[in-house]
Amino acid sequence: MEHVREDRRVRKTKARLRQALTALMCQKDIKDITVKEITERADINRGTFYCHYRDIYDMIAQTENALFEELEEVLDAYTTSDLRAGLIPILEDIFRFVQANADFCGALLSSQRDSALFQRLYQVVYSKCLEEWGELYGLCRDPLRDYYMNFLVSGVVGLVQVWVSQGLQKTPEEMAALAETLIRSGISSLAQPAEREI
Amino acid sequence: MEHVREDRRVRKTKARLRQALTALMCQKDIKDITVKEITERADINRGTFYCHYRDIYDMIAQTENALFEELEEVLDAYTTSDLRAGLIPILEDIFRFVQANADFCGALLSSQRDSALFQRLYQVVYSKCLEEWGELYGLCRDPLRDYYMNFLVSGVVGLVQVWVSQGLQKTPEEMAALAETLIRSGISSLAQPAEREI
DNA sequence: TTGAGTATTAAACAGGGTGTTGATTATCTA
DNA sequence: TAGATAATCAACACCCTGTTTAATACTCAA
Repeated sequence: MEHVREDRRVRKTKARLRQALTALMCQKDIKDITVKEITERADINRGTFYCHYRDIYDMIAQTENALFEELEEVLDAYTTSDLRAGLIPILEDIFRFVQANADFCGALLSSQRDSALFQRLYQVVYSKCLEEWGELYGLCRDPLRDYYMNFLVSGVVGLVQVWVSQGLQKTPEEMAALAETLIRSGISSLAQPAEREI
Repeated sequence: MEHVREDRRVRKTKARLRQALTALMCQKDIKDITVKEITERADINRGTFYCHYRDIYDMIAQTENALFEELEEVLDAYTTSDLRAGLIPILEDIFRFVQANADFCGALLSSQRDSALFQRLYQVVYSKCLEEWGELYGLCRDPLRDYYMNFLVSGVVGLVQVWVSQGLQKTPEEMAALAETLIRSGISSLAQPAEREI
């Protein structure tokens, strides 16, 4: 899975394109952004764009992929017993990730939902964070499991969105604590958490 | 606010266009759908499309507007004391609305988030349903109010999404009860609900 | 430092969707 | 039925797309 480091020219080109795209995304809807616009703003030949990306949506997808690879690398470090100990640390890492990539994430998350970014974030929160944790609370065999989980995951993603749209006013640590409280008290009334068993 | 009933020809044309769009949305992403495709499938002259809509996104927006006007009409009937009595009835109406418009909503909600539909649904759940209700629980002056509310509203919208994507297996009544449980037990640990006051 | 490999450029191309127009025909409503 | 309105058809210029060519510039490893 080790990537060969890209040619310096490629890195430079992609960086400029990404910068141009991010700027344009703040101004207008993705559907109204053209390849021509991006390359002109980035001062890159239009043909070069097609050497790297099939179209704009492919470019966004690839940029997202690169970001999420980083995130997943971090989150994969968490073991089951880490999760058993509490959600705070892993939630903190997620909020820190959004903060660190605020330029790109912000453009996608703040105003428009029209990208796979939400789904990706959703997927990560689900599979890396809540799925296994939910099993600890005996939700795995519940027929309504999908509904519970979706409620909670959507809630967390929604939390990320307010946070971003309000300019990251709180720290990742505060956000993580908030999310954990909301999740736990939501779950706790449905399935008795371990510490409440007598 | 009374609308003059549209010409029968217009109604027929719009209905066919909407039908064609809905079918295409099930097959491919909105960004890949062209006006040409829609009008060919609907067997309507392409020029006629532009008599009614500026572009595809305008068409979707207008269709959504019409739907949400209906919904809001229903939900506006609820008074504060109705809400005080419980969220179940109003939540039932929301789930019934999605069910009744499953063709169009389904195409938008199931696979892709790239439309304003989510935001609209979000807005409705928020302003018509949870905002006032949250005030009853003393959340109005809480500085973290926006975060709590966003968590809950996103959770409900997420619940709608699983429901749609699983083919509306549950009844609107079951879904409403589920949503109410998740909301209430989430809120109850943050702010003491009235009935718990001694 | 050199040389082979690779990326970027510029220009041009066909192709296709867009949005608009004007004249004609069909349909509706009062 | 008559006047109004909508839909049709054909044609138009426009712009973006995606691809290709040869020439040029850059990179990295030997």
